[in-house]
Amino acid sequence: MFNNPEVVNAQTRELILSTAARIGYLPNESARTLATKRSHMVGLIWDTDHRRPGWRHPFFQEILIGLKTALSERGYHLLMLATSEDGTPDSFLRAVRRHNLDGVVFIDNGRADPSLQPLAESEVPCVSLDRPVRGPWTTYVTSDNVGGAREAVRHLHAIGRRAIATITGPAGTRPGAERLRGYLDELAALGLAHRPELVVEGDFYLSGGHTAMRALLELEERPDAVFAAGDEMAIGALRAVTEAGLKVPEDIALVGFDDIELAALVPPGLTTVAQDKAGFGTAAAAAVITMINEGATPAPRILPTSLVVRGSTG
Amino acid sequence: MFNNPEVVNAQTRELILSTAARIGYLPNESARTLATKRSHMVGLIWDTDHRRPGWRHPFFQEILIGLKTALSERGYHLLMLATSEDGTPDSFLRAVRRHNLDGVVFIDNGRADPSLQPLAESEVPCVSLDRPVRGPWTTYVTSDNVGGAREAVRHLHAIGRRAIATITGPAGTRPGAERLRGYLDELAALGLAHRPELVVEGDFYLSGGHTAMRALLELEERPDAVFAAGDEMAIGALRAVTEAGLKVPEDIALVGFDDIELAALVPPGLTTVAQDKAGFGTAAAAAVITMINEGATPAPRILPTSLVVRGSTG
DNA sequence: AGGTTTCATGCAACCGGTTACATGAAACCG
DNA sequence: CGGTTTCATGTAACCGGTTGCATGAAACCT
Repeated sequence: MFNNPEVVNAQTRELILSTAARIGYLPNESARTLATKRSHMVGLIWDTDHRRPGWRHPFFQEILIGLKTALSERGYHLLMLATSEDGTPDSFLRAVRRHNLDGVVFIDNGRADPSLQPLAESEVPCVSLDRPVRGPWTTYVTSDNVGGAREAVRHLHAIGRRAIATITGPAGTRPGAERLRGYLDELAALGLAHRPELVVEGDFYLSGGHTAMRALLELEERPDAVFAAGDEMAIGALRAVTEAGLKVPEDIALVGFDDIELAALVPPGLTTVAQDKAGFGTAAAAAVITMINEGATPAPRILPTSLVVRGSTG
Repeated sequence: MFNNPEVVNAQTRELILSTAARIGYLPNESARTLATKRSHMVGLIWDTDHRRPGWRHPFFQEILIGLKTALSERGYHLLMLATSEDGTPDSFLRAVRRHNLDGVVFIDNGRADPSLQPLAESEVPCVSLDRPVRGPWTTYVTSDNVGGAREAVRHLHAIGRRAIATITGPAGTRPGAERLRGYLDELAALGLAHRPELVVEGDFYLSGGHTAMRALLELEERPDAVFAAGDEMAIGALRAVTEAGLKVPEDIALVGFDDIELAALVPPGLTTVAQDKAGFGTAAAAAVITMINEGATPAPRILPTSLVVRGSTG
């Protein structure tokens, strides 16, 4: 009755529903789940290593809100899965099976986590963020890292800079690699020479950006612009430039990536490639629900980025 | 058997467990929940108004990790409850009943939210953060806002400041009111006169701090120190001081509250009253589990704060 | 040894839904 | 009008655990 309302005639249905409301009837989700093997719950795996302080994705909250809102509009709830105490690699898969979760979303730090593999290889619909995962029922959502990086470099070129350096993400992270690719592609497209000494590896954090910038400033022919593959690194770089007695953007123009809250707040304002944070959540929700309901694996979703120009590029 | 292992003898138990592991037996949580009416899940209500961008509690992630970790150690999972589409005031309560949730934690913005009232008045164990809630099975976790504020003022006095102003939280928020109380109490304890014009209301955000500071700078006898009831406001105030051509800490010493990540990053470093973020999560978890298992309502938990001294107070 | 108590084990009902199937009434056919 | 098809409604089994009770064996008593 509550699943196929059309099988009973309208008048009877009306009576039932009004009575149900009157006496406060509430369907029991556990009974429904037990009978149908569908829980209308999606698992969220985040921070797989609970000993570490958790990956400080700077806009986790916004992703989470988007995800939660989009799921709830379709009648799904979000269950946060904890790493189980035993630490066996299939602990997530077991938790999913025990709870009859209909699908899973994972947010890791952009590196492959072995404890997710059993899940990915199972029949459980999985959506990962920022990184493809190998498995029959998996897809992922990511930003257009290559395109965003290209736009950043193009912007620096457009304001007259020619010695454009980059501070990359750590080797082995997917977003880091893609943003580097975009940097190189755009240099080539603009006809600028690729100077290997202008590519310095960072760690996505403030200190890594600071260190990398100092290295760049010590070059004989120092750059007049830097594209940092993350805002925190860009802010670290900004500090290093200031400490060296140079000015942003006069001496060095700076572009970051992410558009974290701080980017707008740090003087003189950080130009950056904004990611669609809420879009991550809604796209992930849409993908997992498609898998659940249609039984088809949607193609990876590449979200567009947008350049936000602030004081650090004039 | 899986609930009372001691009722069968050790050898048999061993056999069962090993066989269970071998054939990959997994207990079905829905069946268990249906039979026992206990789901081993705790609901999380956060961001009750899903039309707004969500309350940007600056350390939501840390609270969440603490909560999730502490709950999972006791065998509980966290279900994020979405505001239901119908918007009726008892929608949360209905969701809790449908899922047989064992308890609920809510993180709101420090103001009473009417949609939480039916839940609070029910038999469901509820723990709220930063704010007491009226109901038979409710308790709360908060920081020692009064004590923290007093320590901040005492510190400013200790470094020689005597004209100590405060930028408060918005009227009507509990933490805001308590921090103001601490400010006033400590002034009295130190024998400093309370000058009403040195108390300016803010909004917990950057812009409010900025505006409030400008008002303070226009006073005839301007303060030589400011205690802001939140770090974001303190940073806004810092900016206003700098813009006015004055120096922190030489002309104005500044203390904030919260210890958000940014506090350490903004030059010259913000002295602030640090809250125990992870402690919020673990304390909330402990409280809700006590209510569930012991059937007793624990007393409100007041977490100690600690003063972190940085450049803004010399 | 016969009768009673103690305890382990097996069995069946139950939790609250879903679903496949049986039943019976109404609508249709020649 | 008898026989078949169509459709609505009622019934019972099932999902996979938990729990209270009945059963029967072992241990105890006089």
